[in-house]
Order: sequence, then C-alpha cells, then structure tokens
Amino acid sequence: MADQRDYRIASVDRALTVLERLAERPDQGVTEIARELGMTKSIVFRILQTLEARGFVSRNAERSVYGLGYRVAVLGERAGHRHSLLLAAREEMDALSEETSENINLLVRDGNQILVLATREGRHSMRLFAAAGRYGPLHAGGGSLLLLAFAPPELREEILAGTLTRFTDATMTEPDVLRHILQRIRDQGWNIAKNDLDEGAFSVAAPISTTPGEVIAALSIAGPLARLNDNRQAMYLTAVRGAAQRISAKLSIGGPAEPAPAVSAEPTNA
Amino acid sequence: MADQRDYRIASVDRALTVLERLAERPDQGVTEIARELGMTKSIVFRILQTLEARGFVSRNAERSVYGLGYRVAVLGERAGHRHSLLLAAREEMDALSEETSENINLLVRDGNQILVLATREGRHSMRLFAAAGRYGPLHAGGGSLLLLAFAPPELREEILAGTLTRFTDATMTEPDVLRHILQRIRDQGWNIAKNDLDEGAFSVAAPISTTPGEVIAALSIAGPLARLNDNRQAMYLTAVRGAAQRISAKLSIGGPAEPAPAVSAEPTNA
DNA sequence: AAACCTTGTTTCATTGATCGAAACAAGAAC
DNA sequence: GTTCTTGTTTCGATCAATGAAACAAGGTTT
Repeated sequence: MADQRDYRIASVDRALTVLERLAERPDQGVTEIARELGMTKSIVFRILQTLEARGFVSRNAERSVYGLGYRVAVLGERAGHRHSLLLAAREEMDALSEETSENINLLVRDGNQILVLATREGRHSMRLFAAAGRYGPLHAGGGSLLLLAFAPPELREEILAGTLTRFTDATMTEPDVLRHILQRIRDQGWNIAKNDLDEGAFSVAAPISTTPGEVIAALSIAGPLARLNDNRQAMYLTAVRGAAQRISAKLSIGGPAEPAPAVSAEPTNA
Repeated sequence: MADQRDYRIASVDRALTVLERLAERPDQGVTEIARELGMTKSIVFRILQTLEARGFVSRNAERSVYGLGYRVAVLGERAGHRHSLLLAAREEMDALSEETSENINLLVRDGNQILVLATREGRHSMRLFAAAGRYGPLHAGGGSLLLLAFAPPELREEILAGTLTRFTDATMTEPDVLRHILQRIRDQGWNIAKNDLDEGAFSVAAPISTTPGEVIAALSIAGPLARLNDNRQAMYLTAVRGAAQRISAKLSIGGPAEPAPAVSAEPTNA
C-alpha cells in the first residue's frame, strides 16, 4: 500500500523534534532532553550546537539549559498567524468538504465582526453567505455566535448593547435571550444555528483554540436546512468537532502527536 | 587557534538554510531553491519533504512551490518577541559592556513609557537609572527620545501635548523644541542626550529595527558625563550604532550573513 | 504534432558524515 | 574525601545521506 515513498531525512527530523521539545518545555539540558526523547547525549548535543549557531535555540546564562532562540520568533513573525491558521486548517477543511458535500467555513473574529478566512463550496451550492474575505455580524450565524460566546466579556456586552440587526424571523435580537444562548454555547463547546442569518440555512460550528478556553477561530459546516435531518446533524457535529479539535492540536505547542511514525526509531530486528 | 570544535550537523544546518530561505523568499520550488542555495535537487527535495511532514513548510495548491508552515508561527508565538530581542542583543550588550565599561541599556516602548528590557552595569557604577523591568519617561533620556522620535506620530503628539516632567535644568519641556529635536534624531538615526534625565549623565543611543524605518528598541551606552570627552563620545557612538545594526540584522528575515562559514561548503583541495 | 524545454520525483551505488559508546573533565551533592 | 551528576570530547564502524542521472509529466515553442 505504501506507494508513497518516504524521503525524509532522519537527521533533520530529529533536530525538529528537539526544537519542538524545547518549545514545549524550555530550560532543559543535553542529558535531560536526550533521556526524554530517547536519543543519545552525543546527538542531542550536536543538534543543539547546530541550532544554537543559527539562533534557533539559545543557552541560558549558566551555560547548561536551552530554550527557543530569537530566530524562531523572527521566522514566526514572518509566517503570520492567520496565514498559519489557514495552512493548519487546509487538509481538515478539504476532508470535511469531501465528507459532507456542504459548505465549510473558517471564521475568525476581527474587532466586532467576523471575518471569513476560507471556505469550501459544497456540491449543493446555495446562495453562499460566506466568501473568503467577507465580513459578517457576530450575533447571528453558527460560527458567529460561537465566536461571540468566547469573545472577551466587554466586547460581548458591547455587541449585545448595540444594534442587533434582524436578518430573519429566527434572528435573536433580545440581549437576554442571546446571553442565555451564549452561555449554553460556552458550556457545550459547540453551536448549531438554524435560519437565524439566512432563511432556510443551518450551520454547525466548533471552536479552534490553541490554549484551552482561548478560542481563536470557528470551523463550521453550513448548508440548506432542507437537507438536514437528525442523523446528518449528529454526524456533522461529530465531524466538525473532530476536525476543529485536530486543527487545534496542530496549532498547539505540544504539537500534533507525531504526523508520521517517525523515521526508523528502532530497527525491527529479532 | 581553533580550540573550539565544530559539532554541527551539516545535514541539519542545510535544512535550516532552506527554511530561512523560504522565510526570506516564499513561493519557491525545489529546483529554484536548489539553484539559489547551490544545493542539489535531491537534497532540497528531501529537506522539504521532512520540513513539510512536520508542518514547518507547506506547499502551495499547485503542488509546486513552498512557503513557511503553520508550525513556524506556533513556535514563534511561543518564543515571544521581547524574549527574542533579549537573546539577540545579549552578546552585543556583553561586548559593549566589555568595550566601554559603561552602563549598557536595552529599551523598548511600552505604551507611553519606556521599559528597560536589560542592562549591563558599567565598572564606574553610578546611581543607576536603568534597572531591568523599570519604566521611564519617553521625553527625556537618550534612548527614550530615540524611541519617541520613531514612535507613531499620534503618540508623539499625545506625549508632547501632555505633561512634560522636568527632571533637570536640561530637560526639554517645550513641545516645539522637542519636535525639532525629534526630527533631527530621525534624520541622523541616533541620539546623544546629556543631563536631561539625570544630572551629570550622558546617554548615546542607536535604534534597533527589523524593517527599515520601523524601530522596535533602543540600545544605549550611558554613564557619568565627567568621564566623557569628544574622543570617547565618537567612539561610543560608533560602537553603539554598530551593535544596534548587528542586532537588527539578527532580527531581520534576511538573517545575519551566516553566523559561521557554514559546514564544509567545499573542500579546500588544490 | 513533434521537439524541446522545464518541473518534481525516483533510483541507486558510493562514501564520508553521522552516530553510539565510552572516556573525559568539571562541578555539585553527599 | 567519594560519588553522583552534568556537558564535552574522542574515535572507529556503519549505514544514512548524498550527487548524479534517469524518469514522468506538463508547458512552451516550433
């Protein structure tokens, strides 16, 4: 089955493992890192020497423990947060699209609006609310309400105190009702909206977060309500939550649990 | 002379070179990178495969060109800007301290104040204004005025319009005078202050910037005015400007011009 | 259409860089 | 003192990394 050859360089892969390790837990020394990663001291020592010479790690004053270096921040700056979010979400959005044939949306909050970062158009293309780059309201829509629910309290109240445009009959415009809904969204960690932004449309949304509790984006499956039934709804919810969870993992410092079974950790001999 | 062994791993070093290259110029393909870096296609291909599997680079939709991946942003976030600035400045501050025996200060602007990020105490320790973690005014002091000069115009005017505390007789408290001084600082790209914050003290400051024009920090040499003469002042100015320039280079995406002559680029045979 | 680029991918044999093990120096803890 | 650590250094064998070259797949030009 493995028609996909593995061209990775074990040496480089190991170095990245050390770098990731220092991101996860800084202030470790050669021996400690070697022990925890199951590498020899020689290798860790040499990897650290290499990374340090390039500024990717730096040793503490006591000349013993290491941490991330300035170059990591420099490159990180260059990468850009939103762009990185896009990249991290790419495969998962493709998969969701493939799996559901509905519209898939990636949203972030930008001030007191939501910004559509990326979309995948479903097969049953409806009048599409979400187009990448577009802005929308925070108080209506599956992903929007999710982002509002996890927004800073002050902003939340500011929105609730402002004009709550009514888009459909189902749009919630009563601050108290919304407050209650937002609390429930926070409690359950996901949101399903129907008809509240577009008549005849549904949206199943889940949060993406780097640190537990700190939501940075929302992922949603949206489509025509006519096609939705209990079975599908449950499936979509599971799917979008799983995808959002995996994207979150990719964006967390612990890192995703190794993308592949690493290059020959140990030989398979008897 | 080379009592310092080189334990770097060439393979890893090359991978970092590719990564840096993609930071400097994204959207390049295997062949292009190989050509520009003087590597073989095989190697670049394998390095990119390795980096991609870890999310450090990602290939564009057309399956041909690469750019920085989401993981770079994740680690960069973790590294932290200020911490990285500290690390990048460390050696240069040590060198300046060694070279001048005066106080060395690294300052950033934090809102409408300056924050002392790091210091090196000179041999002729005076009543030290600067201690790491301390805040100070933006309108008096060598580094402070430098940061004010390159601050956003709105903030500059806000400061000039506010209360300009007089610390000594030399403190400039006239908005128009200050405006003129700030313009000169911007023009010449450095600043020397005397007596304006502490009586009998001087400060020779130079800016640190990642992008030309965008100043992110100030590096300064400070000490008792009694020890300063024209000769010393010129020397200090040259020294601090050079150091600030090198730190800036380390923090720029182009990267410092190779920290070391790379691991065996070509054998030295006849 | 054919010829001719270019690209990314794959193979393969050689070699020399990489690696593990072990010795070493230098502190820290006891 | 001894006995733990720690980071550093040496060194020889091995095998992973490498360069060269072939390959497939598109694009462009003719």
